[in-house]
Amino acid sequence: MQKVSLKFLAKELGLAEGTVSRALNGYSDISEATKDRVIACANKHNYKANQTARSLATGVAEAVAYLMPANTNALSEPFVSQLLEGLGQSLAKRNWDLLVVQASSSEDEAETIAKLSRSGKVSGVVISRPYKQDSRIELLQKYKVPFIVHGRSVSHSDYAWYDVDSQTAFMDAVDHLIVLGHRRIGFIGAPTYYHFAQMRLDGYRSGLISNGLDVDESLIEVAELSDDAGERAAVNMLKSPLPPSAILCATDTQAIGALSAIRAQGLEAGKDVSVIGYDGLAFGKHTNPPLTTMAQPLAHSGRQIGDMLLAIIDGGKPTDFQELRSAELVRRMSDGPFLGHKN
Amino acid sequence: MQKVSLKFLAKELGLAEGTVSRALNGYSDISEATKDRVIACANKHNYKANQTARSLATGVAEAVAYLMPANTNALSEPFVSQLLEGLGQSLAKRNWDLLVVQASSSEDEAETIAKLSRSGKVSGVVISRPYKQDSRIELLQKYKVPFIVHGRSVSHSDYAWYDVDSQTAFMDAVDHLIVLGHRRIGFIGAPTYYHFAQMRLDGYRSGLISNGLDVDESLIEVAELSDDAGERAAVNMLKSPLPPSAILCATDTQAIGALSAIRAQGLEAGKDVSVIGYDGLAFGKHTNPPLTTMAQPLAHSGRQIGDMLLAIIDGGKPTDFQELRSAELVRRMSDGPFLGHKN
DNA sequence: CTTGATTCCGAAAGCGCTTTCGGAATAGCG
DNA sequence: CGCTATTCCGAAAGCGCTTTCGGAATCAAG
Repeated sequence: MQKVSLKFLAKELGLAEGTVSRALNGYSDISEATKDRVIACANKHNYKANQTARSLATGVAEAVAYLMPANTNALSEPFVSQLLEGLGQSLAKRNWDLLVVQASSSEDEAETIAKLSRSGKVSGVVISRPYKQDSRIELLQKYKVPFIVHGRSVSHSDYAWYDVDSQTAFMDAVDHLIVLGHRRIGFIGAPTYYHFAQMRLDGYRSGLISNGLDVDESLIEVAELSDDAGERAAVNMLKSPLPPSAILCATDTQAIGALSAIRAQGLEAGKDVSVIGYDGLAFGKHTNPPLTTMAQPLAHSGRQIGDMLLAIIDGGKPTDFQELRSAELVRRMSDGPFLGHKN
Repeated sequence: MQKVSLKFLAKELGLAEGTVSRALNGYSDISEATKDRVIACANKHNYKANQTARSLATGVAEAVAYLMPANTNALSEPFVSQLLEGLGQSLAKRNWDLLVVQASSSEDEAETIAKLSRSGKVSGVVISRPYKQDSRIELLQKYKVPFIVHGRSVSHSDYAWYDVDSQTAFMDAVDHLIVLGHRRIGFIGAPTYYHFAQMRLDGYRSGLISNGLDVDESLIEVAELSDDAGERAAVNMLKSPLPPSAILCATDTQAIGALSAIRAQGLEAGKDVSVIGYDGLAFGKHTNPPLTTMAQPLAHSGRQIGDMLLAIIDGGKPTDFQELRSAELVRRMSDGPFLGHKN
């Protein structure tokens, strides 16, 4: 199996390397006849251009990087893999590649981005779950790397992003619970350095306020993005003197932890305590009880993000690519009407 | 922000490009003094070597590819992301990158591999869930690409692999159920072009036989790797005249589908019908009831696979890297003693 | 001092491809 | 038939880095 390079093809065909290259790349200054001849020969020898050399010569990497969120855990990862899959599909249309990079720490993240931008391995980057104030975004801007963020930071006017309006989603969720008769509604949030966490909390708050209710700070817990943390937070909330009759969770992962906590107290989610999550993860169908959730359009978001990034790499103005989708309530079994106070 | 290349550094330092390069790469024929000088200057200007050029010059890609399994679905993907994470960690030790590639169809898969091997973008490949007879493996061997497979095909003597002994795991699971008093044990398997599916089926069969039981083919269903398919299969099985008192499932994903089916029949999993899955996915803790499963050591398998692949790329003999781990029973609530026939 | 060994660095080739430029061959036109 | 316009291709430079090779400078030893 000898290596079949451009040089090899050129020799085989009696043409110059450059000619073969241009033929393969469809330049118009090559006659159809020789194009056909070249392509036939290339196929015959199963020629694949060396991407590395190609990248070096053209200066375009034909690949983009996805920066894995640092604190993932097994339960929240459907999120990551679905995104990855969509991204891959989008890139595949151009035959581009997807690099998945992880930064161990968050300082490391800066280093990683710096390297990524200089190393020439990728021509674009996507990041997820931005912080309120995200140094990664600043870095990416400084280095002038085309990028798109999945989510938004606080000041999100000058870059490209794709996000779901979770603030409105939480207002809707509150409305829904209030219609069901709930008045004491708890909230299990995420660390507010994540901007999405802040927005969801804000949504929760304005939901209450717009319904004429007060915000009871004792009904607000902050938890990490894991089922266990969600469970602990729910336990705390439930053992308070005046426990909520409904709990909103910033993520499905936390919500299923809350479900456990409720069961552990001998209560029944969906009857004694309503729980609503956010994300719309598929396994919510199988929790006990099945989890009611604000579902974001996860399915094609990866593809959408990929397409947007590509457009930016092609020279599109990043600010032209800001897309806000909305989430919708998927009612399963973990919410229900307020049935009076249990304790 | 001007581009800082080797040439730039060389000019800045009054040295030749080659000298700077060797200094940065720690060659011994450069004096410590100038090494320090060079490194200081590189840091000052935040120099990052262009990986593309480097790869082209050295001939090594400093990246490996993970070939995404074609038919993933949201529920089985924790599997993928955990693997990815481990792989990433392993590669990070060398500062290598991880390429995630997807092939849409399976013919496309061959094409993808061919391209991958010639394109020079990666110096190794990992694939998952091999078929009994896997053309990807043959291709990889033909092209002499270092690779490792996560799983095994039928003839797995001449390449590197990392697998979990699911055959034994299913024998153990059968033993466990028999100890619990079950005699009619059903099996929901996966399509047997997957070799793992065959091995699990074999394990189920020999488990029965070694316990002196007959294999009742009517108690064996084949389903795709999804919760819905698992549910359908379980429904079929349950409505048979002589339904099983316990069901073994080839994957956790199918098992949680089976759980749904059981509930839908008005039966209780763990009492009326025992269910045992395989994989040990984290969300099994949250199903209704929590899923008993044969857990594979998913946590660090990615890292292990990465390390093995790296060793092979370094020139290790692939056949020296074949590792078989074992799964272990994680009892949750979906299994229980045989309580007599319900119908 | 001279010689041979050492240390350290510069020069240059090359990795496999792309792309510009110019020139040979052909065609078009008067 | 001569001239310009076109078509098609070869030659060569270059992408940013690595690495071999040889030579200048330094050093030790005779």
